[in-house]
Amino acid sequence: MAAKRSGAESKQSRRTVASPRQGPEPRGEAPLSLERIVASAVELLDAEGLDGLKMRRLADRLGAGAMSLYWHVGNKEAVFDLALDAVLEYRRSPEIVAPQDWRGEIIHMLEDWRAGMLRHPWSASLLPRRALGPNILSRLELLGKTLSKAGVADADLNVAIWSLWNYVIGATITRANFELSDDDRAAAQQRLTDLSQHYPTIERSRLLLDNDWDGAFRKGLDFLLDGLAPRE
Amino acid sequence: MAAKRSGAESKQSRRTVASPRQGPEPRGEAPLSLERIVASAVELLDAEGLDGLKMRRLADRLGAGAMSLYWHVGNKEAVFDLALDAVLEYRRSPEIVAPQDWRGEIIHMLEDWRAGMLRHPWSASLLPRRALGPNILSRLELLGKTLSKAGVADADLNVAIWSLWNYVIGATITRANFELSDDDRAAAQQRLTDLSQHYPTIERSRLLLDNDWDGAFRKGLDFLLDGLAPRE
DNA sequence: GAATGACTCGTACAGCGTACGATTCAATGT
DNA sequence: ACATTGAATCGTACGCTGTACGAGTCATTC
Repeated sequence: MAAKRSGAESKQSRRTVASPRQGPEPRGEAPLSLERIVASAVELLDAEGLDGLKMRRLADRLGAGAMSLYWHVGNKEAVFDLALDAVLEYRRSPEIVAPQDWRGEIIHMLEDWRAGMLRHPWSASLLPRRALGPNILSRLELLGKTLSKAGVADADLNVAIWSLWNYVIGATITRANFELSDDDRAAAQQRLTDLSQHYPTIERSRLLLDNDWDGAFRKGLDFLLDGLAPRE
Repeated sequence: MAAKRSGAESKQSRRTVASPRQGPEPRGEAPLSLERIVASAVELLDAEGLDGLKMRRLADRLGAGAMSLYWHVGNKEAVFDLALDAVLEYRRSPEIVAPQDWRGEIIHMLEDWRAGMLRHPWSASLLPRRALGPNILSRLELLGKTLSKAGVADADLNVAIWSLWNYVIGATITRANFELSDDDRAAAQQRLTDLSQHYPTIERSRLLLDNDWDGAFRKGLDFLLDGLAPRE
């Protein structure tokens, strides 16, 4: 589903093959490059969050003037796109997985996906608003192929893919944004207890105190997979 | 799970009981009030999206000075919180639903939830970052109660609730942000076709051309509910 | 009629993304 | 040897943002 608005092109549509460049940096500063910019943006996003990424601060980190970035990136939106794509790469598990273990393969890929995004929590909020880059498409392709092998009917394939997508996206965004201190969580549950005549069920189940996010993700995924392709 | 940062308090912690106020508006302008501000903010968000909400523009719409808003709302974050909460109310279907039709009840509530957010597409992106307001908690309570009645074990209840939450949030955010023109969609699929040696499965299933979002939401929900509480 | 408090708003400021143009330097053509 | 070009950098400036601050306007209460 491509880009909604994927950020303008930079002026250099093809990078020069790059002469080694020995000259003009007076200190030990490396020259500016797309790669350095993206790497630095990811660091900055990890450290300061979505709102913390400012063009001036990014340039400062790189020892460059703010406007120098615009030679390489077009605009700030493009920085987000590039940082997101840089973070979503998937390398299939190196050890040979039993080829008929479709369930294990899916679970591994989706857990890796979620873990990767949680390592960079800004990425989860960013993902749905952006283009489907090659790394995402690869994951969707692997998902579709594996589900198909597992016996999901062609007519149900898209629904199955989007269901798993929805689940992963929803779980990860929620997890990334509900990172609360124990105090916050206790206070929230206390508030619930105070209002327990309004919310008796979720108060009793201690919904807001349940801290096992990883386990809950896995269990819910199992339920969904059970629905999509019942175990024999 | 309460507020992460729910926006500062306004100066008026309790509203005055309000004398009818006949005096000072020279034109037919109603006096400023929290209600008017929130209603106007929702309109503005619907019309211009998340980035379109500016304090000055909001004030203009209300025929007020920009700084007048700050008597009522604390800061801009609070406007977002209030607008979100205003949009997420749930009124259970008025006609009496067959009390043992737990599946119908859940589907109705979740489809209504999704539909409500899609009527205000900014709300979906906003929801996960915000506090759980009373309207959300009510929906979670109804969910938990109904699932419990349907026979979901207490030990699985939280997982079931969060799974459905994840699914709804993920589906709605995706839907709200992938609102593309037909041209965009065709271009995206074309790009896929060009690369079909890389993505044969999702190209063949026409993943990006499938336009039946409502149907896909419903079918995926059915799969998930099958997994959570197998039909007898 | 003085005091209080609810409410409004003009001005000002720091910080943002980025348009524009000047500048520097290496590579190239002659 | 010199001029031209184009890649890359950056200083300055502009319009726009959220909001701090303080002065203003009323209605209500003593």
